[in-house]
Amino acid sequence: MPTTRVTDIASTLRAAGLKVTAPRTAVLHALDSMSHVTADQIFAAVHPALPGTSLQAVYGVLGALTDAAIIRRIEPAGSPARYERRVGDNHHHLVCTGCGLVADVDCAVGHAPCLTPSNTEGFVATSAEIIFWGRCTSCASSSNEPPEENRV
Amino acid sequence: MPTTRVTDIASTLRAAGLKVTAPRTAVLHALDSMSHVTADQIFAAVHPALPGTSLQAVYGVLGALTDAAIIRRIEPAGSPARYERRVGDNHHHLVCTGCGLVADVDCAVGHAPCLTPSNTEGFVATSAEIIFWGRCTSCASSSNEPPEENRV
DNA sequence: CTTTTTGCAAATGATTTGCATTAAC
DNA sequence: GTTAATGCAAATCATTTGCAAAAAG
Repeated sequence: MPTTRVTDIASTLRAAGLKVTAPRTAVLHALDSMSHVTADQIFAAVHPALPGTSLQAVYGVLGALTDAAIIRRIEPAGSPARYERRVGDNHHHLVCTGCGLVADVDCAVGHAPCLTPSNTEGFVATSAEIIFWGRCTSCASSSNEPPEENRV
Repeated sequence: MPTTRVTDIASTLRAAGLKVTAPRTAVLHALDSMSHVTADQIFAAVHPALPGTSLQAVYGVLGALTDAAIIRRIEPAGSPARYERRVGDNHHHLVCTGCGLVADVDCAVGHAPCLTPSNTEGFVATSAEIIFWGRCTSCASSSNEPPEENRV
């Protein structure tokens, strides 16, 4: 898991026409070592170094970065939004119905026949988003369904 | 769009071990003529005939019917949950980024190679959910992106 | 009569908004 | 100096929860 240099982060931001700020740099840096994390988790990761940066500021940063397509936001049904740095590479997600764990699935959009919908009803489809629901290794072995608390 | 007889609705409920109540019957009946509708829309449809039925009751009914797999809940990112009666037939959805319109796409899960994820990382995948994002006919023709108000 | 469901009000959780202050460029 | 970004508090929106009253089987 290579760590992106601060310089790279700065140029990424500049290339998108965004100002280089400490909160943005910190959020992007955090997303190098964590993936599929919630705004809360990112806030927690960023907070020690930048105690002045509020959760709302993190939301603002995440919104700007998502709009600029520097990060990707995924919103599995029933769970808070997750963020990841992998962007524009047509990968999809596995979400565990037990613990909420999210894993990447490499999978080319448009490659499989099914991914070009037949009856588009006039729609111009620009992207496909796929979520596979299932159970991760540890939740599959513990047969008991975690009541609700940990459900996604 | 054939209307389900009240009798059928009653047997559907009974078959699922649910009591037959006026709110449940009304919600299921409403979902015969509307699809991909929000709890609010269902509440609005049901309210004239059943003024005593609150929005929270509708949420309760929708939860029970979803748990019983009598209806299906879809939750496109950034929009309230939508409900539909088509269930267990492996179809997916087109969502318009302009106006939020949702349309069905018939598409067999597991049929296409891409729908069997290669690197499951130990996951036992039980279902695949696909959302195609795009623009519906009318939003595609109006080139201007609707600001935010109507975005999904 | 027993259990489930309803109706209502209040609570919750994630996220957004408004606005003055501050920092990038 | 201008414009964009932040920090904070309050607001919003969809949905859930708790509990007593009512209805279904």
